[in-house]
Amino acid sequence: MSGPAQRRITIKEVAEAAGVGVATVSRVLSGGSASPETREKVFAAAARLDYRPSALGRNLRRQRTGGVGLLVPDITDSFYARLADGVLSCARSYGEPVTIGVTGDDPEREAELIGALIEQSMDRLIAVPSGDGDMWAPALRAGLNVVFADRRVRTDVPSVVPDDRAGVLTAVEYLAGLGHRRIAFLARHGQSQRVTAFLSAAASLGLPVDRDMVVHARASRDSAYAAAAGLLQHHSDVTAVLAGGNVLGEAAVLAARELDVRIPRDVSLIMFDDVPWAELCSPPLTVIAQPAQDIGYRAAELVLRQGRRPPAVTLPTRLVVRASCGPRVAPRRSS
Amino acid sequence: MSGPAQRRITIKEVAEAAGVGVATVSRVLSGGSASPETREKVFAAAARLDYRPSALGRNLRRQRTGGVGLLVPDITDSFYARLADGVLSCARSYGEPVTIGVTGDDPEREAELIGALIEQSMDRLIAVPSGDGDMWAPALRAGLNVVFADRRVRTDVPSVVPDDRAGVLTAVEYLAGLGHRRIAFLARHGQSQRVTAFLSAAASLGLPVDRDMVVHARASRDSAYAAAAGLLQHHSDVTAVLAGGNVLGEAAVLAARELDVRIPRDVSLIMFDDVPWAELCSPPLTVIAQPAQDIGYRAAELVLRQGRRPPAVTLPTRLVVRASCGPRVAPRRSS
DNA sequence: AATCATGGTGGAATCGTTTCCATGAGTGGT
DNA sequence: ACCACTCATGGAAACGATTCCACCATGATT
Repeated sequence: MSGPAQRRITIKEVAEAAGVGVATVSRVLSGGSASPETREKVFAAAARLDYRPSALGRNLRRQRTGGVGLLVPDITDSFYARLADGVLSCARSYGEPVTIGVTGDDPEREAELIGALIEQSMDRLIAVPSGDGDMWAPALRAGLNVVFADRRVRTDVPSVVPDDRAGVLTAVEYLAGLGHRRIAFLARHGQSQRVTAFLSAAASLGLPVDRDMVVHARASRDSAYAAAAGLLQHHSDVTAVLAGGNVLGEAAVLAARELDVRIPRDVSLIMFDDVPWAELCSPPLTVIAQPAQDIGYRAAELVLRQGRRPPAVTLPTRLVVRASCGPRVAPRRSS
Repeated sequence: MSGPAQRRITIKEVAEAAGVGVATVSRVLSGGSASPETREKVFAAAARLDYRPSALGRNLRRQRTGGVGLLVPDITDSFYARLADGVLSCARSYGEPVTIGVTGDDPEREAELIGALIEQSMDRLIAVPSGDGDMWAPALRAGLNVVFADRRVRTDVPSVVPDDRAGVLTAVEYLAGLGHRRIAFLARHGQSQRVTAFLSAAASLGLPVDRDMVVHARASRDSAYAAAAGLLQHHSDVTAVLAGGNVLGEAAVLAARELDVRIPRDVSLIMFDDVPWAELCSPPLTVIAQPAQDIGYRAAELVLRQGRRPPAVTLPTRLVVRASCGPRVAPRRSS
């Protein structure tokens, strides 16, 4: 089983072994000035004892915890997993550990997790915010260094987000170019950015803008499926749908199969977020690819780099056309 | 921008505000005994000042960091993401933060991350181990409380793993039942458990066991694709393949498409790990489902619960038949 | 030769908490 | 009336690092 759990060795013992004072050891090990010979003695002693400075002691003294917190709605969602991978990758190059929490898109849980984080004296946080911007006031006041990723809910907090407006516009233009006029947007709650982009894109292309062409779902798979099925059933006039995320897209193809709506013959589908299975799907899905990993990486850079912080960075999306969109045919018959 | 970053209030100030000593505050807040009236005063003061005890101070004194570390090969892989979700979910119910690191299946990076973790005074760790068991000796000696997940590389460390043996056996039996005799196993390096299970299953069913019926790949998508393509190209006699994980499975269907090998007409495919896209795939994939989330949850339970720790728990897998397996036909012609 | 500047060095304070121990008050038994 | 015992309480010591500051030796300057 576990060994005798030897006590961890402290700076004091290193000092003793090297025949110097603790202050000197600390100075040498953090790159301060010292005579070459003491430096040598200290390094030798530290190496011989396999000394690892305790982050606890350091942080307590320094009044700040290294490391960054990361809050995502659902680590199981490929998009957030890739985003997390990006921040992990950046944080690793800074040698900073990252503590992760999943909010389930629930503002209450989010607040809870923020509390836990500041209890750990974490002073840097990357978050995909769930609620509206107001609930962040206390955290900000507590001195937390926040960067938003994927969603921008406050203008006074740096954020890195995909270019929703351009992405939506590209998608809608593409569909309109194929002759579609009744295009629906399957959105997750909170995607107001994309919804307004969708409405204005439709308007600018002379398409009929109709408030109930946008259908909302909560973040869960079940809710997404219900919304997709509802859309496909009750709006037999729509000939194309734009899904606001990969779980919405998945729900849409599942619902379409169940309802015997063929893609792309009966309706065309574009999904936000390129995931590995989009190509494996039948039919392969045309998508708006988002740089999820970059978003995470850049957000981590923003929060880890001390310097000036640009208020917002927007990363481009890209249309990847596969086989889920076709020319508009006659509207489906009402079911 | 960020506020004046008000200094965090300490136990000392609470003590002063409540008119008691710090020891009393600490005792009351951690549920120790105290007279009802002092208790009341302390709670009132703490609430009024919005006091949050510093985890740093506590942990330094207690000589142990709350929270658990989690090491996975790749958070982007659905299986590990679900596993992580399981530990996150369990840790949340204990109120413990979890610090995550991705090893990329590289023992060197793994060792690095372990070092960083013990520098943080983390004493509890859940790991999907990358290398062999030997490299864990130092960590164990350092008093680290380790639980392995998904892979068992040492018998002296508690671990929770899927039932590889039964899963492989079920798959091979199912394929054999369809008439297949030349069955290949597409494995990731390190899946020795499954490889031996595969060989013994083949033997017990009277199938020809042939060492080069198992093909190895590294963890990357590219390596997986190369291995899958190589298998499909050079072994025209195999009529069924078992993929050891979801990225191997994905690679197999991609390679099959590229090489114009039809599934299941030309070769049958079973994939380890049920992922959402398995159903969306064309054809829908027959899989061996693994309880990824449960694995994570149970591992977290093991590491968080103080009590006795069973040396190993094995979780059942389940065959989910969809449409990627068919009866054996004449072997494909050599390409 | 006396003084000043310089630069290496170590003692001690500090960070915020828990916990040991001493103290004092109150109670019940003899 | 005294002792023994319980119980609430607060002062102070730890935990392991960083960092201020005082100290000393050495070399340079007047």
